[in-house]
Amino acid sequence: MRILVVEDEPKTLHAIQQGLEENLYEVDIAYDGLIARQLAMRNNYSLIITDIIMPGLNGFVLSRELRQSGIQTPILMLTALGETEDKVNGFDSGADQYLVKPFQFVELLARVRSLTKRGSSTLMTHQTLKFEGLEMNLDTKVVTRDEQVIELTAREFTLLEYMMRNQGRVLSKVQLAENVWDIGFDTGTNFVEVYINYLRKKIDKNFDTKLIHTVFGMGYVLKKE
Amino acid sequence: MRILVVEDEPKTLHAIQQGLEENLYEVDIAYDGLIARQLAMRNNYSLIITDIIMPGLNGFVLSRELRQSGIQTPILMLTALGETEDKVNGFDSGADQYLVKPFQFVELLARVRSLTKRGSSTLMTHQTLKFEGLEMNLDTKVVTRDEQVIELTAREFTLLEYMMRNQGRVLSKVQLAENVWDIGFDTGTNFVEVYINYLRKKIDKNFDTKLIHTVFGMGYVLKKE
DNA sequence: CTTCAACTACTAAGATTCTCATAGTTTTAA
DNA sequence: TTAAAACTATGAGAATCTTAGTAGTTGAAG
Repeated sequence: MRILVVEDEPKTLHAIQQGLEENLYEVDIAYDGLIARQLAMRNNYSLIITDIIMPGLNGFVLSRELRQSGIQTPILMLTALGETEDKVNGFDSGADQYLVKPFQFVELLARVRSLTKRGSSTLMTHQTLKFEGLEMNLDTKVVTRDEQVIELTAREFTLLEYMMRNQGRVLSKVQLAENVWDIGFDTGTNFVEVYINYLRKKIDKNFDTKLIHTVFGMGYVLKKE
Repeated sequence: MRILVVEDEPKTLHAIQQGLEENLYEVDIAYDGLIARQLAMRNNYSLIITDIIMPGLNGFVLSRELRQSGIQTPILMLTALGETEDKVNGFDSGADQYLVKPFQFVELLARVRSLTKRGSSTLMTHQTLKFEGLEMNLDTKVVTRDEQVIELTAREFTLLEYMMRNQGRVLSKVQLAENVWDIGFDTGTNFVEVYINYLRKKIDKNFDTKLIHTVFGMGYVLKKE
């Protein structure tokens, strides 16, 4: 099982290489996109792991060119948080999966395993949560409402994700504190309210139908009207 | 098994009450220190859980007065992060344990169980890490070097704790990132270095012997000289 | 001994998270 | 119906966390 890793940051590159080798994969490395392309065209890799921002040839272009050359090798693209615009573009380039940095190595391994399994390689597993025009891509961390990209911070994302997974259910503040903040219970401050407020500004403010509703004395719900 | 809970914040109070009752404890409550004192003197509680900042009579005074009246009931004191000075005082007041807010309810339960066990009630289980005049109290989160109190942020505390637990061992940046930040590996930024720098300013700067050492190309160690 | 590359220290700025105080809203009860 | 109590919204600010850039250090190679 041979994997090509493309990454210009030497330490990251070697960390990935070492980790993969410890897990008994054969690893080739490339510091830039041009060399990566040559290698990928010549060899028969089971998987290509590539960064987006690189000298020579960026991950998107690399990905696209390989696909155009008829190379079907699964591609796992590494992206940094905050490169949101880029991410959206990325999906057209033929990458099979995304992984947002920073990540746990086990997470990378899991993706590698799933992508190198025969048959599942063409499965584009973009796990998303959807609700009334609101869409969360859990792989790329991109959130949109009616195609419009919404920038969320990490905490806001986690909060919205929890509400999406429990859409229609009234969630108490204690429940939210426990599941989003990992905080036992009421600290005396109103941080949940504050964050609900943040979310509303980003998700509901510029739209006619509001999705986040207050249930007085009970908590909050994500629902249509 | 009867417990007295003293807390002026109604929601927190009721959360604790409810949680304890669900776990089959009998619970009395008090909104302020004066009432708490009366109750505590009259009844024979297995445990008193009290906040520090309260109207009427604060947790320290309450604790001290009860002890002076010969009441030996174990006391679990709830404190908010950042009340460091107070915490140090607290130990003289006769409280048996501290719990820093915010906390998980299971943690509270664990303390309650341990304090209500006969025999262990007088056990002051102040778990501390020590190394060359440096002392970390894991219950109160108070850090001192040569008796001098050092204020650390949550992240700094976690980092120092990890280094204390691995004193003498060289810890790579990847290792620190994994264990302190829960980040898989190198993100390309130098946050570990920055935090080592923060720690050094607080822990080593004003002292002759330095405890944090750099091992070039390897990482950092906590050791004497 | 010098030079270079790799690594680390330090500073500063920016983003995020959380707290606090105040204003507004809803419910309850007189 | 009105007042009080309980609950929620919101703005502002402080603390913390993170990134980025530059300066400084170390070790290795010539």
